[in-house]
Amino acid sequence: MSKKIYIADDDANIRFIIGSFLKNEGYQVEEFESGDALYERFLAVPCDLIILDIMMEGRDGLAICAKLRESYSVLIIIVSALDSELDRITGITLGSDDYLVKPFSPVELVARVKALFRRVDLDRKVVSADILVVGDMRINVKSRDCWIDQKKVDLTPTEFTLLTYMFQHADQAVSRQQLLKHVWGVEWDADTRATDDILKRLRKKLVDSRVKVESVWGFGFRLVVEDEHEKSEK
Amino acid sequence: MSKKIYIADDDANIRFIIGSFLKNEGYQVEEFESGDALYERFLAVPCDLIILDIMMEGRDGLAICAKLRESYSVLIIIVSALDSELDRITGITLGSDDYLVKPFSPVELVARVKALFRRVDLDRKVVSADILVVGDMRINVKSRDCWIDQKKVDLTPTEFTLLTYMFQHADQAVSRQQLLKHVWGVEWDADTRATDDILKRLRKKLVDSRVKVESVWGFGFRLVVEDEHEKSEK
DNA sequence: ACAAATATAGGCAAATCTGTGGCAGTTATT
DNA sequence: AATAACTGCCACAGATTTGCCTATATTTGT
Repeated sequence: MSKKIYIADDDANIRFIIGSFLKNEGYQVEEFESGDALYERFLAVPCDLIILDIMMEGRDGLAICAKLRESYSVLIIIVSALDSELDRITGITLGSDDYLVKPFSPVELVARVKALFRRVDLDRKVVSADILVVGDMRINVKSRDCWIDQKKVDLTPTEFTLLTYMFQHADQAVSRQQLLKHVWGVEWDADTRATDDILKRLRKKLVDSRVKVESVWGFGFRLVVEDEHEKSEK
Repeated sequence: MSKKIYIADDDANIRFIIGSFLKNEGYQVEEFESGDALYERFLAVPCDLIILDIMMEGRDGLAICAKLRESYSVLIIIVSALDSELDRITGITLGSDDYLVKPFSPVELVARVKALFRRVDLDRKVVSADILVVGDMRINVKSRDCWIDQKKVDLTPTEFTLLTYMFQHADQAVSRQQLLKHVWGVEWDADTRATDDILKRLRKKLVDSRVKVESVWGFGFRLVVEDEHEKSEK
C-alpha cells in the first residue's frame, strides 16, 4: 500500500522538487507552507513520514518535531540549510530519524526515505523471524533454544512455547485466556492457573536476565526489559 | 540499555575512537579488523548494531552489509571516506540504515546510533499499539498502561476499562447506565453507585493531569481537558 | 432560604488475585 | 523397568480491589 508523506517547507520550489521525486516513487504526498499547518493536518489524518524544514513561519521544524515525538512514532526527516555539527546533532537528538543539509540531492533524500520505510518493515517482520531478540535475550524458534546474553538456558517445551509467544508480544499485556488459546490451544473458558505455573518456572530461569515477566493485576502478564540505570531516557 | 555494537574498520585509531565514545554511552562494543571477522562473530553471537567501514581487507563493507541484509534485520551504519552522492546512495540502497562520511564527528555518530535505537524501540512498541490520547494523558490499550505526560500511572482493572471507555467518549456526557453496561457488562437496571466509586478513585489518580472527570448532575460523567490558563475557574 | 435529591469522601470488609511450596499423574529418558 | 523430568493442581498467606455504608457537602426546585 502506498505510504503517505507530508512535507513542510516555506520554499515552494523545494516543496515542489521534493514532492515530485517522492510522487514519482509512488508515495502520496501533501505539502504545507508551515510546520503548524502540517501538524494540524497530521492530527486529523496521520501520515507515515514527515519532512520538515527548520526555518519556517510559526513554530520551527525542531519544535514541531519535538511536539510530534511526544505522542507519535511517525518517521521524521529534518532538512535544513543549517550545517553545523551542533545543528545536526540537535535535530537528531530532538527526535528526528534523519537530518539532511540543504542543498541536498533529491535522489539521496528518496534513498533515505526508502531506508527508513525499510527499517520499519524490518522491525515489523521481526515478529515472524526465526530469531527473536528482546533485551539481552534471544531465542531461536527453529532450533528451539534460548540464550541470556551468551549463556544458554534450558527450557521445557511449554516454557519455550510460552516464552516465544511473550517475545512476539513484548511490551503488551497478555491475558491468561490468550495464553491458553495460543500456547495450550484451549479455546473454551478454562478455569486453570496452568499459565501462572509455567510463568512461575520461567521467571526463575530469567533471574539473570534484564527481561522480566510482570504481572498485570487482574488481567495477565507482560514481558518487559528492565532498565537498570537511568529512569527516564525518553 | 546496554545494547551490543560491533565495529569493523581497518584503521585501529578509528576503531578506538568510535569504540570509546560508544562505550562511554554504556554500549557493549566489540571491534574487528575486517568485515569478514565481524560477520563470523555475528553469526555466533548477534548484536544490535553494526558499524562498517567500506574499504577493508577481504569483502568490503558494502558486501558485508548486503550479505547481512539477506537474513538479518540488525541495524547497520556505513562509514566511509567515499563522499560522492553515488557512494552514499549506493550504501543506503544496499541496506544500511545510515551512511556517514569520514571524517565525521564521533558525537554525531553517537547521536545517530541513539536515533536508530530509538526508532527500533518506537516501532516495537507501536507495532500493534492502540494508543488513545486525551490532553496530557495517554493510555495504551495493548500494553494496558496509562501515562500522565511522562509519568506512569497504575490503574486497577476496572479503573482501566472505565478510563478507556471515557477516553473513547471524551467530551461526551456518559450515563451511569452506559458505564454499567460497557464496563461492568450489566444490562439490567442496577441500583448501584459502583460507577461513582471507581470514578472517585480515578479522580484521585488524575489530580496531576489536565484531564478531569466532571459530573453531569443527575446523569453521569464527562471527561474534559482543563484549560491550563483558567485553572482558577473551577 | 429551605427541603429534597444528588454527589463526594472516608472507612470497612468481603471477594478476588497472585506467588509459593508441595504433590501426584503422566511422559520422556536411560 | 527404573529414574528423571515435566506439568497441572491444591492450599495457604499476603496483597489488592471493589462495592457498600455512613456522614457530609453540593445542587435543584419551590
